[in-house]
Amino acid sequence: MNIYDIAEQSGVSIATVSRVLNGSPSVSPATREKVLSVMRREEYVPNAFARGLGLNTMHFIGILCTDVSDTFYAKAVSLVEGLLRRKGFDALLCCTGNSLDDKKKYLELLLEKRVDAVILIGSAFKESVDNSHIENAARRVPVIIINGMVELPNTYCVCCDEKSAVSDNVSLLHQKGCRRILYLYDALTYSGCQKIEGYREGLRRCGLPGDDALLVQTEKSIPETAELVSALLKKGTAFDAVAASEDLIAVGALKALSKAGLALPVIGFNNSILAQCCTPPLTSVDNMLETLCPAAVNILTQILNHKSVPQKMSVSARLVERETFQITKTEESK
Amino acid sequence: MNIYDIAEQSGVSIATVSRVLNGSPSVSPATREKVLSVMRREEYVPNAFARGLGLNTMHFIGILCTDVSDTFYAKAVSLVEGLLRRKGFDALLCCTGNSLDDKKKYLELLLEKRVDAVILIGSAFKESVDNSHIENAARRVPVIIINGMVELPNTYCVCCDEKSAVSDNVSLLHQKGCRRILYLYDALTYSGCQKIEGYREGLRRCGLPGDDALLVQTEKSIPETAELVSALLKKGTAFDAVAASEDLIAVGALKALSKAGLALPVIGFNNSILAQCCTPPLTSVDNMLETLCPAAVNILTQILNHKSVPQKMSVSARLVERETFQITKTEESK
DNA sequence: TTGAAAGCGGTACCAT
DNA sequence: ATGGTACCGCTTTCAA
Repeated sequence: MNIYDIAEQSGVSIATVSRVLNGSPSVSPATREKVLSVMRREEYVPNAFARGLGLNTMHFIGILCTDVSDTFYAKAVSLVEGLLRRKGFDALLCCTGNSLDDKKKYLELLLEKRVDAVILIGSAFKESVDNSHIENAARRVPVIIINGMVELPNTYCVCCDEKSAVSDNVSLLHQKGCRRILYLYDALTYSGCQKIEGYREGLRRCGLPGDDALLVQTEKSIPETAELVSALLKKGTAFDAVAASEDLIAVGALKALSKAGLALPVIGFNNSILAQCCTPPLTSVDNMLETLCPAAVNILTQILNHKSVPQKMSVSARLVERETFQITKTEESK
Repeated sequence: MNIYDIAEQSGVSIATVSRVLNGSPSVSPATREKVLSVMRREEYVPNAFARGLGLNTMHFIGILCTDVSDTFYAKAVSLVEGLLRRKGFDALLCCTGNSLDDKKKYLELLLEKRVDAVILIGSAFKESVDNSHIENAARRVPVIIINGMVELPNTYCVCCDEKSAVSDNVSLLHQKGCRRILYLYDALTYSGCQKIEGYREGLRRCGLPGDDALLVQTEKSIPETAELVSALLKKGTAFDAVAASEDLIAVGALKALSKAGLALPVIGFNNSILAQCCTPPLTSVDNMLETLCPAAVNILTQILNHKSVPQKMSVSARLVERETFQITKTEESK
């Protein structure tokens, strides 16, 4: 069933059917109703591919992230997809994993589907070594990056100021009397690096010495991080607070601490469901996805409507305090 | 840049260009190379819409779930998307929320995009009252349901046998000496009902009486479930074990129990990251997404290749025992 | 208000 | 091995 069939059965031309389809005002009510009734009777559904070919768009937006099974990305994808749909777009989801080759390949695959724009979620897409794939993509469609930073034409970044967030956390811990703050991180993405910079800045602001033994890389896994922290404790590495680049990592640390009978302040990142789930509930930095995602989608629609928008946008994070912050330190009270 | 331009610059016809594009063997190596070099030089990308129009497919698969920010759905979507991509399909993601109207609307939206098939994740799509939307969809494309059951033509279900899983859990708890097993559930989806049936069956098998006070509905939220369980305890409702339809709910119960100084066996469902995250780690039923998702994608490709496949498939669950199962019951030891 | 016809950019059949 | 051409189904311009 196509537009020709409808035209024939309605006794009008395909042009008129097309007009009815697109709600053109220049169709007489009688004609419109006649055509619509045939469409209903035949359960006609217009062919989206033909439409796409003619209009050069199917209103698809490509969403790339490394892994939707990660709670942070899942939440972002969820928000973005919902917002896009309300604006009449469909989301083509693509999870790349961490290999740069795959990221390039999948980004290209998405572009071949002629998406109207691409949204990259998570700074894992900023490769310090090679951003050619992003640059290349941005030559064809607008690229919006949520929580990542790339300075390229036709590329738009909405970020949470995670550097300041971590720096502020360090200050807060310092005010609480902490002097040796362990910082645990996993990947050196843009976001990961910003957080580390924030950690260093925070130490500097407080006049605390930087100690490389307190800046430790770990795996994004609860048991592995727990083991790592246990090993640190065993080795005698002294620290009186923990900050982490991820809730998952913070939870790992928490497990090791409680196993060792220690109750130190711990701060996570992302304010995910994990922070509510663990015991004691984890103080965590909310990186404002509820703000970033709508902002990203707005920017996207603005650009597609040829309106100019700022290329960079940054919002401050918000610390959500829970029990792990208010702990009286066991070590001190000993 | 289109096929005509490439043809002209290569000094061949569009038919030949198309053949090169599709790797047809009936092109001389010399011609092929000539055309390919022009394509490379011009950075030619074929128009996917035109292809879609001609072939009547863009190799899109629609994925519907109620909410990707839920860890269970997120994992399923992640698995399915990856598997689809490896088979050359793109995933159109659509999160519907719980309203039946939205489910209908969004399913229709997806079908209008002419997806090759639809994968429904989670039994929330089986509406006891009205499955007309699914029936309707299945008239147009194959519908694959992961962890849901609908008996309709052109509809394929891959399920985990959650009923038996819960029934077995009850038996196990009974063997451990538990006699009053609290069952907490949230939604009465297909899956939700199966689990409740399993609970009842389990009680029957063990010769335990069914007590409506022990079959309690709650919200899918940690604090709300914790509050509910605390209220039950306060009210004096006696129970010596907890089973839940969801890890999240089990965690809520766990919080209430430990707040009350009780250490009862608790069993969750989905074996999500939450089960590792909470304290003590939660024993949980793994509903085998790693098996179900590949099975679903295989069925899908089989059908699209006109091979016949069974309409129903069921796999047994697997209990992942963690500390919450081995707890010596405080109440008894009192 | 309506219709005719020219795209949009491919695929595939039929000749040669 | 290659080319000519009809066709996929819709949008849009131009005329009437």
